[in-house]
Amino acid sequence: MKKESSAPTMKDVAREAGVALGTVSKVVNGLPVGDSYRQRVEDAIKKLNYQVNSYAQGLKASKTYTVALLIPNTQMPFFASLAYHINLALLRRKYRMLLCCTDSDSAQEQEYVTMAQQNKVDGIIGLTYNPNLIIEENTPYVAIDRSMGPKIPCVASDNFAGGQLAAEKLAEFGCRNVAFLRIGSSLNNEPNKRKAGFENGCLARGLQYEMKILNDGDSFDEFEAYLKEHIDNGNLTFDGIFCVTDGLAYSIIKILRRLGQRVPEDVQVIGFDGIRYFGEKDYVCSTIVQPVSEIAKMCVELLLQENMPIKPPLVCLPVAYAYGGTTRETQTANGQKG
Amino acid sequence: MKKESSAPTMKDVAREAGVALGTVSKVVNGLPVGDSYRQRVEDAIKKLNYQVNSYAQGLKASKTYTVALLIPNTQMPFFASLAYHINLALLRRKYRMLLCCTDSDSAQEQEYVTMAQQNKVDGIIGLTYNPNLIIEENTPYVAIDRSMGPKIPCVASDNFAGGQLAAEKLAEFGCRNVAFLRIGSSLNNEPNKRKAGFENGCLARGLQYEMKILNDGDSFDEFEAYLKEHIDNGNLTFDGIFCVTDGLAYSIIKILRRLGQRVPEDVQVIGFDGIRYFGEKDYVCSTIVQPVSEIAKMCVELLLQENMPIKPPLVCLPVAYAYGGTTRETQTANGQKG
DNA sequence: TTGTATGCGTTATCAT
DNA sequence: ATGATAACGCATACAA
Repeated sequence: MKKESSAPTMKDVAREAGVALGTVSKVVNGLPVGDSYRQRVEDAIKKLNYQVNSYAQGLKASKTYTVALLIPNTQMPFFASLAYHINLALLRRKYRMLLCCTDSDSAQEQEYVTMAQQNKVDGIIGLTYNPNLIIEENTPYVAIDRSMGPKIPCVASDNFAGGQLAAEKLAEFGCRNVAFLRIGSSLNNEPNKRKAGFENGCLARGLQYEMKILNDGDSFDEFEAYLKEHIDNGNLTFDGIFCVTDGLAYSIIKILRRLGQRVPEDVQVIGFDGIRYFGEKDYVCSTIVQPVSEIAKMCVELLLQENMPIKPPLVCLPVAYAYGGTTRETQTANGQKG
Repeated sequence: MKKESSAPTMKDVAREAGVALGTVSKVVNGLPVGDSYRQRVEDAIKKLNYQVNSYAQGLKASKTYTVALLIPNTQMPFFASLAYHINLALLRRKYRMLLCCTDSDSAQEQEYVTMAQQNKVDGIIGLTYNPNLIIEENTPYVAIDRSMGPKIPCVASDNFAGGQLAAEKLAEFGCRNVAFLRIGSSLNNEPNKRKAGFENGCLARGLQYEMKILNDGDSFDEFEAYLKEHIDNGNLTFDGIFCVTDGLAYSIIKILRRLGQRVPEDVQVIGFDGIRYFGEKDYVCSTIVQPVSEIAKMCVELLLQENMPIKPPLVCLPVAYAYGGTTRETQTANGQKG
């Protein structure tokens, strides 16, 4: 009677099966072993309900089959969806996922990265905001939505194309005079390309456009004031608005309705992300959908792929437009208001 | 030149500081060490950027400072919020969190539990649906929303009180004739007490009530049919509806509006959970709010508390009502329709 | 007070 | 092909 509560070890299995320790290890790892031995070991394993201790494995191999995911939180739908799909993709590869919510805090982000660098996880997938995040050369790392340097792959949606697509759709649905609204990190990240893409699309389609860009701390009141300024005799001078995220679109639509504007009759709104209510019901608004599942798979692929000496610095995945009730699909003339 | 890429170990620190291995260990663990030695060790640690390998630690101590969270997914807002707050509570205790999304699949659930039982994690917090989930005696486990036996603590909202509260609020806001709508797991779990609480509340306040309960696979069309049956001359016979979750309430409200019923003018709706749009904006509907943060803290507390030989089998935490636009706070007469 | 030696569960390198 | 043994990084009981 030694350690009652603890799980059985290889030694226990070896004793039970009457074989040597090494033989058990071989069976467990699928190495060639005599059939009769293999049978006895497998029986013993089943009998004791043995399972390898992956931390002891990790100690030997400096491999833990664990990946850390750094995201701000799981409350916001886009991050929540990312967490879910990355978890799934890792599971398929037999990897576990350590969830690290950083609250977008630079210190937290660095702390988690440092933790991971000490052989505690096999790699990191990070959606971070710390502009000075220090990642050692030898730490497998894949970034989402922000490039962390030439040696670290970054995976993102094709944000530029998404911006273009938004402009095209608004044009296609009859808009003539549109606006781009943005709030959030002024960091140089991939989602910022939505603006450039939108501009590009507007120019290509001959759409008049304006931009209103707020900083992270700013109040939404500024958007309200901005929109008010653009109401003339009860009529909004815009007939289309592209919001940088569905979250912003949601707030903007509320403001518009408060200002007496009908969506989509008076003004059409397109968001970005592809957020659905409760993660599964309808889209919050007409939107440019990010391919979250594909992003997740690509991150995992790039992170765990061995023998890939040169990894792509930036991978952009295709987005798609989806109708969510805030656009006018039927292609009438341009929007008459009032 | 030995292993270039690997992280520094205690041995490296010892060599760098010119002390013995054990001394480094003591410094790291805050055990008494001579001041000059301590200084040298700390300098070396800083210089090498050393950090203990917690898996080697775990191998020694059979302790990994890791807890597994089993939930169906992170996409649905309630689960997402739970994951976030549990992660936070664990972090405060210096624990890491392994996220295990089970997709409500019994096999997955059992697999994760089995994994955890082999000294891979120090404990499990699980929101599961497998009625036959096997949890070994010695595995620290805390359940959410479903009792797993007398020896395993279960943490939940006070669902019964929440049901009562919903009835009281509807009565207070002038309802006379209400309905309870439910869909989902017919498992004997805590949220099922919402129904009993609601009934109890209706009886106490003299409210007429009806129940419509669907099974997990059923189509929402059945709710629509049910509601249609209860429309007489364009008037819904109910003036209040309590939905078992905010998710259901969201769908029901859509159906009601499609049927020409105004919410909350014609019929008031109360949901359950306290879901907000994008995790931070307004409530989806008037609702009974679950104290997610308190649930998370309680789970972690119960799981990690040492020297607590007898743990409470069921902990119910207080809920609160919140206005979300689908009730009529101003206490007019009972709802006139038409 | 500090250093040394052993073992945690596993894998890999040896002899056998 | 199989069995014994060392080593992974750390904590600790024990010797100095």
